Amino acid sequence: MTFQALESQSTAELLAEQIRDAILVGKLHPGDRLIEQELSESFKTSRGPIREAIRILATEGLVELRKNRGAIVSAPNFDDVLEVYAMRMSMGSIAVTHASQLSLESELDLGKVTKKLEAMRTAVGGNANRMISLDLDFQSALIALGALPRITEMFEQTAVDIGVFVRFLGIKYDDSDHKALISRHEKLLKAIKVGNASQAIEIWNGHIQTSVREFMKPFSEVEVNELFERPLMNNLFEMENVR
Amino acid sequence: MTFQALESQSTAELLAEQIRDAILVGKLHPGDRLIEQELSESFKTSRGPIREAIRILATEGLVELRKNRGAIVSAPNFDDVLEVYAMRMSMGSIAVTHASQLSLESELDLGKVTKKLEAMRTAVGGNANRMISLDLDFQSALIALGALPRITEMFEQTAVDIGVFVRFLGIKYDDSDHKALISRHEKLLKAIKVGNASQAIEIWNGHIQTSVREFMKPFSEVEVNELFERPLMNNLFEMENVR
DNA sequence: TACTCCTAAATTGTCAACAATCTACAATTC
DNA sequence: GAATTGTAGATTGTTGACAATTTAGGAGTA
Repeated sequence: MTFQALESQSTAELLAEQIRDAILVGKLHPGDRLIEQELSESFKTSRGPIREAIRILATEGLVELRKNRGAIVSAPNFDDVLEVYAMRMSMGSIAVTHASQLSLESELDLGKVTKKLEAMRTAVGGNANRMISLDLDFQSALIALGALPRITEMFEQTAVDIGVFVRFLGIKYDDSDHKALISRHEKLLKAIKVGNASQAIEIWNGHIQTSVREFMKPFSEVEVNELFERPLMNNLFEMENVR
Repeated sequence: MTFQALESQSTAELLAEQIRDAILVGKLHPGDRLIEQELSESFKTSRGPIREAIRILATEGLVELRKNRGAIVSAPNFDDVLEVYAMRMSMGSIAVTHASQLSLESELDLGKVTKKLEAMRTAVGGNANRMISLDLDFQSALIALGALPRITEMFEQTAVDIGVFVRFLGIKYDDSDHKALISRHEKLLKAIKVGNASQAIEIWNGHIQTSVREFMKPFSEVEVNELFERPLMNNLFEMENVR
């Protein structure tokens, strides 16, 4: 029998995780300063690893680094939402296409992604935020099927972005139809399985558009109108369905 | 009159630049180890900034980081080429679309991108590698027109990737028709200027496809055939034109 | 008051020493 | 001889001290 090689994370990654969570959970607010000394005292470590953790968060865009002046938690805005969803749409199209083709050539391991979908089924009707989180997990697993390392990683990054939006823009997926969501996912998986790339893309793009629509629900008409006046929206998302 | 705030790079960034160049120029080869002590001695600095520089290069994918075992210069492969070009194609489509729309709304500043194009005109008929580099510059400036920070940054990253490919896969743009290249770029800029997004996308995608084709020229038929058997290629690039 | 200049405190940047971990190779066992 | 174990050297990880820089606030000036 063989064991799976365990590779532990570095201290810096562990620290970055903690700080990231603190931001995502709202313990740290946009504009807050991250002071190395302070953090090193509360984490009971030296400044070195803390520094490294802050750099990690900086490349993720969660904090802004100003030379000689430390790091501050950065603030997202509406434009970012549109850009991130646009990226998820097109990176997803590539990954889903690739996965469809891989499925035709060799057998594709749908184990992980099926598991995520199962988790979503179990959560139907429950907490909305939990469903968002599970949906993001499902999507990540789906995109990983494409086995394209850069795209997979970039997609993972946009999931962090969405976490930020959910927290700081007050975005919610309330009232979304969980069952419809899941049945769409099932169709998507099926399309990939039989190698129907164009159908898979269609479903994928539809899902992203629905996500954007759900995101926008809680906002006042004025805000939404302003948002949909932005150039990106016109082209990538079906604005007429939303208003 | 106002001066532009000059923001000097941090030591770590400076060091990363030096090491990056060393890799891109072939002084460091894939598999080579980056030993902090060694580097700190030759750069006459301590290990701290060197460490930071290595982490920067790691996020760029130029080196691979192994916990407690240091960093090694990473080796690219053909799959990476396809993925990177696929990303450039679709991120470019978004940026170019956005730029077209921005052009209709407000006036778009084409100054920088025009300048890059001018530089390409001057270089026509000269060194092929220089033309690659200028073309990459032009493309970056073009994508920056979209004013989408994440996409712009990601695109910049793929330019580094291509630098790696050029160096380590022996890829060349020899024999490419520089004049045709430039006239295509002119058409693309015009399309953006008049807000014709779909035409701009078409030209953009065509350019990426041509780039891939040029990339592949130096390789033996066997290699190219093998390459074009890979799933990604079938769908995203017009393989029948290439063989 | 509004402005500049100056100084002290806070904070980041850098460094060299020490601790922890890994690698390569010799010693040991079967 | 092959496989395993032990060990020294090399290398990364961490730390606390010091240097450089920025920030905030007060004194001085008009």
